[in-house]
Amino acid sequence: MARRAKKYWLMKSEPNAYSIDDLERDGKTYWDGVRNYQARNFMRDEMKIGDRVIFYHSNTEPPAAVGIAEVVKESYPDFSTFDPKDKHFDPKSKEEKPTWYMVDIKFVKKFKKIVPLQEMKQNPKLQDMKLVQRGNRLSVMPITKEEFDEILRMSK
DNA sequence: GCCAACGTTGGC
DNA sequence: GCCAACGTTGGC
Repeated sequence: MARRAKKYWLMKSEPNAYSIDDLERDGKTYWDGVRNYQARNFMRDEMKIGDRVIFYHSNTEPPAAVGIAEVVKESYPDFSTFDPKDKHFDPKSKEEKPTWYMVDIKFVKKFKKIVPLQEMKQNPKLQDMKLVQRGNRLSVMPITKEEFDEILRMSK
């Protein structure tokens, strides 16, 4: 049976909430707190073990791609949604029928040189990425292998 | 800190 | 089902 081709993703995180350094320290983490349907659908339906992820720092100076992670567990209910004490609590999401899902990712590497958003915006090969398009707020987005490789190249 | 862009909510 | 109001994201 042919294996499914590996997919490539970009995931945003605010470094003061969870940074690439936190991921390096922890080794792996669960990607909780996504409360956007489009992002959820990508995680729930399309992210598979072995997929590669560009880890991106948002809302910081400068916003930049900072490293690589890999999917190690496929989607399961985001349990932070059931806990009234958790800041991600969502009373509409029930354990029998969860609204929100997450995946686990592990640390792969931290870029020696980060790739600032501004450089990506100036790279003609990256113009189709949702990340560089105006007003885009999606926190989990698919990218192509070519885009992934190009960002890697820029980090060297 | 500002504010544009966007998603969600809720009144009608 | 429309759309104004509101809350959030995230670059700048």
